[in-house]
Parts: sequence; C-alpha cells; structure tokens
Amino acid sequence: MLFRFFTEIGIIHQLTSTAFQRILPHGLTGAQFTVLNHCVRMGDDKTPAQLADILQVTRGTLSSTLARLESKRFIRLVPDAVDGRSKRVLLTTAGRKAQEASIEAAWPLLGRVKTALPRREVERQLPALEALRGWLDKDREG
Amino acid sequence: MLFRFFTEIGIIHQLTSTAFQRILPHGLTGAQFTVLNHCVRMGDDKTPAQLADILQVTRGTLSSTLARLESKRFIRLVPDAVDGRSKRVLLTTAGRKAQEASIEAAWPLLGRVKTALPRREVERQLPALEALRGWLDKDREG
DNA sequence: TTGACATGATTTGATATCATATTAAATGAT
DNA sequence: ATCATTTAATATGATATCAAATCATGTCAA
Repeated sequence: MLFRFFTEIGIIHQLTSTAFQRILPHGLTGAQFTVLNHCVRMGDDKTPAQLADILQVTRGTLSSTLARLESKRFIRLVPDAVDGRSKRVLLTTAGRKAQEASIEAAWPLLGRVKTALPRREVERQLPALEALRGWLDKDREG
Repeated sequence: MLFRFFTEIGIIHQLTSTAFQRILPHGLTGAQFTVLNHCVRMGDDKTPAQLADILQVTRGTLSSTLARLESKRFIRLVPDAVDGRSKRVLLTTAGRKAQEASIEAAWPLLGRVKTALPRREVERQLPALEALRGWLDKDREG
C-alpha cells in the first residue's frame, strides 16, 4: 500500500519531468531550470551550499549543474567577499529571460494537465504532500 | 500551485528513492530492485519491451538495467522461441532471494514513514495519484 | 601559534535516464 | 522474390545524481 504510493509518486515524477524537459528552451534541463526558477522567485546571491540544501540535492550534483548554467551564461559564480571558501550564485539577465521563456513554453503542457487535475484536487492534496516532504527532510538528517 | 504540486512530488521521490537505495542489499539500485520486484509479484518471462512499457522507462534504459542484473546473476535473458528479434527475462533463484532480502531490509524505513503517513492518508490520496498517472501515460502517447 | 577539526566547493566513479542511431529480424506490398 | 517499413534490442552521448575523496580555507583549543 505504502509501496504502491511511492511507486506512483516515482512514475508521476518520471513522466512529468521528462515531458517538461522536452518543452524547455535553450537546451535547459529540469535541474537547470529549477536553479534559475529559484533564483528568480526567491532571489539570487546564495552560496552553492545553501542552494543545494534548499533544492535537496548534494553539493556535488549542484556543482555540476551550476557549471553548466555558467557555461550558458545564465548565472555567474563570484567569490564571496568575506569567506574565501565560498561563492555566490548570481542570475544574469539572460538567465532571467531563459526562466521567463521556460514558463512561457510550459503553458500548453500545464493547461493540458489542469484538465486531468483540477485546482480543488491539488488544493486537497498539497498540504499532505508538503507535510510528508518536511518529515522526510527531517528524517534524512536525524 | 500546480507547479508547487509537481515540485513536491519531485522532492518526495528524490528523498525516498535515495533513502531506499541506501538500505538495499547486494549493491542493488532502485531501478534494479524495481525489475526484480515486478518479476516476483507479477511474474517473469516478459520481453524487455513489455517490461519497459510497464515500468515506464525507455527500452534503452531498461536494456542497461537488465545487463547489470544479468551480470549479478539475478536474471537471465534467453532468446524468444518464436520471434528471433526478441528475448525473455527470467528471474533466477538468487534474484528472488535478493528481492526478498530487499523487502526485509526496507522494513525499518517503511515503519518510520508510516508514523508520518498513516494508512488512511495513503488511502485518501492513492486513487487520485493513480488516476493522474494513468492520464499522464495516455497524454504521453497521444 | 599551531595542529586538529570543520566547512565550502569540486572531482571522480558508478548508475540511471533520455534521445538518437544502429543492427537484426519480421512483415507487407508490389 | 525483393524492397521498404516496422519492431526488438542494443549502443552512444549527454546530463543528473549520489557517495566518497580531495583540496582549500576557516575556526578553535591547547
């Protein structure tokens, strides 16, 4: 039962993330978009370590994603002024535009999904998912 | 809102699949376990193409997972008797034991998760997730 | 002050995954 | 019968991901 639940979650993630990836512009991947999107919506100027914690990936993984975004000139990695070990992730104008173009491109896909998943259904499920995510995050550390 | 929903799904999948992977025996990965588990529960003797459709991965992806399982002697790939292009995936005794050992090893993890996600909550959510998965699968093809 | 430990970023090695290309075998039309 | 198309499996190249290792810098205690 519980197993079935997580299997469904896994397949839904699989299907949606590859569908989403196919429509992204500039050869962006889902992971790359996630970074850009966070910077646009929650602000940039965070360290890679902070970003990795927020996005729930390892620092090594994020390091490689940041390198690809930097080579596309969508972010810049600048040394931190006070801590010599640290860096800061800054969104470029091109990066902001790429995020906007991605949202734009996702419209048709989101529209289709809405027909299968009405707003009230999302509202019904989201709190439980958020709670579960929070618990899993805590359990992982403890 | 819809975006948030899929973000939560993605992170939950991320966290649970790596936690699960850490407890798996024999260096099994989640993808490898998924194949063994399907063979045990739904029967083996399917072709790679059938299995790929069921598990919602591409044939190329499954091909590589099957190669690893075969090198661990957990499955055998035998030529199909009637169709010269095709093969059959057969579970070995060692493969069946590995699936059992995996289930065994997952008990503590599942127990912990149950405290955060009671059975009635799963029952409440599962139908909607299954419906969504079915819809996504259809949409992907059409 | 210096040596031990902690922290930030990166690198490496393994696996998963997709898209695309390739090869082999079956099927179908002419 | 032969050629074109379809289908099965595999191979290739790119990216994501984790775990573990490495390297540089910072911090703290003796």
